[in-house]
Amino acid sequence: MQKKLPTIKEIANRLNISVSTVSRALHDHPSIGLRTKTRVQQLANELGYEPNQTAIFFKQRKTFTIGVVLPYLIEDFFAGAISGIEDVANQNKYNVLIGQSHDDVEREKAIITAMKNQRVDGIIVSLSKHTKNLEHFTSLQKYQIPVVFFDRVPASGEYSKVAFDMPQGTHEAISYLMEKGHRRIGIINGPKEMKSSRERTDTYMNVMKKKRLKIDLSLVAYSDLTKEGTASAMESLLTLRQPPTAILAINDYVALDAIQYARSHKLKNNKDIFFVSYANLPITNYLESPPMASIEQYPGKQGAKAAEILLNLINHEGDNDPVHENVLIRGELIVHKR
Amino acid sequence: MQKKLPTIKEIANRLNISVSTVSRALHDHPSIGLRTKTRVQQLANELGYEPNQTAIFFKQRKTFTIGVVLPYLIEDFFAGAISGIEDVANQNKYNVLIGQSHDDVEREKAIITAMKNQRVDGIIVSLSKHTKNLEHFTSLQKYQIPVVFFDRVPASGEYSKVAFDMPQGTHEAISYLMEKGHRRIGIINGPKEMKSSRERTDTYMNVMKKKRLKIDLSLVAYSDLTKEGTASAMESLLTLRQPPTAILAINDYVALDAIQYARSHKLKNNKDIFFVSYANLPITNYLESPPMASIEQYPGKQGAKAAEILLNLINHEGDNDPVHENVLIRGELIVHKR
DNA sequence: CTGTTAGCGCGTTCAT
DNA sequence: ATGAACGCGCTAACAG
Repeated sequence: MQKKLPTIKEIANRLNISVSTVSRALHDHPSIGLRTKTRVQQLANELGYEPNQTAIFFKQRKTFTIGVVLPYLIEDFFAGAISGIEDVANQNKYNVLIGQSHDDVEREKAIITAMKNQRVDGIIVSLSKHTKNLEHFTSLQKYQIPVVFFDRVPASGEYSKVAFDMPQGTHEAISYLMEKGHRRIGIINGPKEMKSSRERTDTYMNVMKKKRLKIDLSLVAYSDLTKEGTASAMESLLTLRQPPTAILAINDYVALDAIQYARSHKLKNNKDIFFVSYANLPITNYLESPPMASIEQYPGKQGAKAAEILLNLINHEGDNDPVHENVLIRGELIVHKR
Repeated sequence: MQKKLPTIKEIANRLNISVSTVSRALHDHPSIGLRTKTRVQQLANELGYEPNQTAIFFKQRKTFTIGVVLPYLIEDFFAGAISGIEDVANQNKYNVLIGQSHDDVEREKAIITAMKNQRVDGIIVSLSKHTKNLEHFTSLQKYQIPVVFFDRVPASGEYSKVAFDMPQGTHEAISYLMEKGHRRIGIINGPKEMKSSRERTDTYMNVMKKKRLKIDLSLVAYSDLTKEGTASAMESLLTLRQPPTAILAINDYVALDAIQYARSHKLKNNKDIFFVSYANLPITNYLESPPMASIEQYPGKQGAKAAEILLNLINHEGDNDPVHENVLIRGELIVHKR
């Protein structure tokens, strides 16, 4: 029953030659006679020989595998990112091993350890929401395992990272709203701890300053990303003496919750109030009343870029001067037709 | 620079004992003295010893890795499925290797070959749209690599599979519509080649027959899943002398296209015409005018179930009577509040 | 309780 | 042009 897979040894025995000859023949080594070469290759075909990668990995200390660690596979953004990663990896004959942290630091650590033990050649990470301590990543450096962060990247430190260009995207969004005549623009951020919240707020203030408009921090609200959190953020904005005429929301889902809230308070979207949000759900086309525009963040592109950088790092590990690329992916403002 | 990882050999040398003793100590082997055991374990900790999994995989002829091959990672359904797979695998200390076929048979084959060579312990597959010949899967059997199909499963043959229970789900949907008083119910299938189209149509006819209602095949339309295809399907339905009062659509996206079409023809959704569709997009809650109901197909559950079956198969490969489970996942009718 | 040895499959010197 | 021999790190059968 145990149909054993053929090995080079078996081929060697059958042909009464040595394993090293077989190995060479299979690799088209120049010093092998044409005759033996063809004999070997033919028998290999007949037997359906396939090299045992586990042996090769072991021997070469290289697995042609990259690990990807991210919070949730199911989220649109991450699904898009991993798709991009897999494409690039595949083109370069690399495999992709995945792990979801579920935004749990302990799981994140465990996954990293497992991947390290499995000798993946490199790792791509989008941090768990609560990861403060980066030790489990820094320790990888001494094992020569390069790491590239994307989207949820460390706030500081010498790392390779790929992330959305928040200043650029936000600038574009605000400019767009201003062109449309808006002067009081509200913001709904995610939790204050998120790097993106700070960045968004900072950019907002910079743009306002540049345009010589008064900065009013009561226009900046925070949501924990739940429907309720967004509702209370909206409440705080709409009950201002001078409520905003347009709102920039952290993502489409939050924007939709906000639109619902507005509607329930007799404010008609795209008439009484306007929204622009980040990430661009495929679904927005189907909405009767979508946000006015979304800022596409190109998850697939981010993933692909992260993979490219990682592969570069892997193939230059000899260089003892690892350059840490810090790539920003430009967002694009997509105006939704209605 | 090359910080070499500690091996059991190194530990053995430092302690002047043999590698096998170290190996046993690390594995808590009963026949090792408490004293040496602690000495070994302590040194292992100090050195930060971690077993080299590539060596273990090689030696054990087992990789604790399962491969997952599916068309597109980015589709909601598949993203959900792989998330469920990863969860189950993770709980059982298995790794997950992914590959996207992009609905291309050649890529599918290449991925399978690579996974085979890498000696994954088993494979979970959702077939590419065009896969007719299953040879690349059947050949896996002789290498003792079990395979479980899900969602896009082979129409026939002795395989383990997990799929949506189309008859049950469709029956439930139609019953619901009938309760609401509908007697002329239209169908928008996917392409005729899809197994699900046949199943849906068959179930539809069965239900109608059972309810002693006249079967009218002009009520069954097909869409290639593009907006245009759906529009022409809708046209064929709405121009019938007796157009349907409710429509069952292959999925939410198609339903949304259909709703748009209806609206552009002055038919108000959930008033003049009603829709029920399969798969349950998270977004439906945000729609002003969603389908009346969706049939949730539980992608995560399908993935998880497939993984469970696969792990069972892997751990019973000794049994020379491999039972091929054929699991149907019950759909659930989710009525959308508006 | 512990040590010795063999071997998993492959690539790679080093000989010849 | 080919072969012999070694070792990657680990486990396990066999021997004390």
